[in-house]
Amino acid sequence: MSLRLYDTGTRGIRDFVPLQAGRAGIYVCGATPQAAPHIGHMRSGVIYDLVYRWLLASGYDVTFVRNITDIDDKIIRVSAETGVPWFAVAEANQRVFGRGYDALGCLPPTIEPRATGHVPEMIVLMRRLIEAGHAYTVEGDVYFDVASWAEHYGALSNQRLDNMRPAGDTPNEAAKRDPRDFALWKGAKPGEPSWETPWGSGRPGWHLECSAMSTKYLGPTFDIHGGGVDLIFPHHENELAQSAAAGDGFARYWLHNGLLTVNGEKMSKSVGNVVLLTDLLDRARPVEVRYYLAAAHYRSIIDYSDEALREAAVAYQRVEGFVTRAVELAGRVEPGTLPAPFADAMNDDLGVPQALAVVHEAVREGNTALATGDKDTVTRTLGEVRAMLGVLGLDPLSEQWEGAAGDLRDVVDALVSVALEQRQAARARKDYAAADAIRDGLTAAGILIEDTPRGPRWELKRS
RNA sequence: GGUGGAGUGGCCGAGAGGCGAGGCAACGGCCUGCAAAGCCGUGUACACGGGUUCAAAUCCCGUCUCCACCUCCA
Repeated sequence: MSLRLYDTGTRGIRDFVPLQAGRAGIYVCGATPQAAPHIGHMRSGVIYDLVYRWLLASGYDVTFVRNITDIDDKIIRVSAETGVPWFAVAEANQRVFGRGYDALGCLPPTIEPRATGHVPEMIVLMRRLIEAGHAYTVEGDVYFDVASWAEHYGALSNQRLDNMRPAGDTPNEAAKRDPRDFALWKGAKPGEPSWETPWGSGRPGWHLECSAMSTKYLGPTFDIHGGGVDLIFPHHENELAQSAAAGDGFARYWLHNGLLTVNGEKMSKSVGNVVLLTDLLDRARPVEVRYYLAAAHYRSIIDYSDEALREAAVAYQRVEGFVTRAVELAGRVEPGTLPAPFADAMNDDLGVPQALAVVHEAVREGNTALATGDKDTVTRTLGEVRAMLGVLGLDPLSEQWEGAAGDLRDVVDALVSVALEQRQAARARKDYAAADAIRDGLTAAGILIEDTPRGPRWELKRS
């Protein structure tokens, strides 16, 4: 089976056939860095990282573009409220986003373009639209003329122009030809950042940058465009309108991830239920947070709770525990081949839940082999599990996650070994009170002891 | 009003006509000096009411509830 994806544009599952054989281009709407990232942003980051990794694992030469919209109304507002320059607000928050993506093991995109670095490309696109009769200038603003594109406008979000409300994206509403026209470019206001254009100075509207940047790096027609479902309208609809009206083919597949809710409601500042990435990292290790965010299907809504996060962490620890114990028996087995059911699950519109079921089944087989000392089976299952976890960015032995215990591991091991020798001696003379006292002492220090057929072993206590 | 999605066992969370995804929790067992870890076993779950079918969580009709989007959004 080869990859099939749910395409919002056609509202159905389609075989993924890239524009060029062996290559895939994907553009994802990333952050508008006006504040620190919340878990919804990070879910999106992890989901498109999974898409990226699966395309890579499938042998594609992938160009992965994740943009940064580093100028918008909110950034300007934060700047005005705090007195911090707009570019410093964007830069500081962008760094926090970047650290968040890194912490969760997201591979760096091929390129992470910024809106403000692509004003020339935006000017070219606006000129094309004006010349084609799909955009007009008025009072220093540039608007997209939806009436000139009425046949197509609404195609992505499956809505009719008649049902749409006014855009309301400018103080100059009255100047528009149609209240549903949206701003490509906003004329300069006093005290706001601006860039020069043939139509006067100003700044980008919200949607123009994504059309300009996606086609710059991926071409006028490209494979996949992704983002949250909340972006379907107006953002993606408007991107599509701009680019298609200018004559570009634009995205061939539209992917949209489900949102993350808290107590059944979308996070928002007005409801006051925003959960930040830092809140999660207080409660679980980064790799566990990644498991949590990756485990549900990308199109389903997940409702955040501390309990759900904890369950995910324990589930991951089960897998991780197998890998650790398997290495102790079989050595550091390199990732092997992916089991076919795993690949089938991933190919079926990124069926991560089913793929994780395959992981857990392999872990169970491996654990059974571990109990009987069946080294061949342990070796095989460890290779399979590492390969599967690698695709998901969850391999405990990968560079990203290994060494999380830190440089002190050898020191702790030496110290614990001394205590364990004492305990083994006590057990040998059946002085269980002494043996248990040693174990209790280690437990209190955060060291868990397990007696195995091959002798005692220890682990750091989790959560 | 328009558009889209959802309701699955104590919990999380897949599936989309027949064979009980997977995980967490619980209970019983095996193993263990006792534990831990692991393994084995234990559940008559599909919002409600009808219908189609040999067979429905899955298809059809109707109803209820919830969520998202309809120009701030990931």
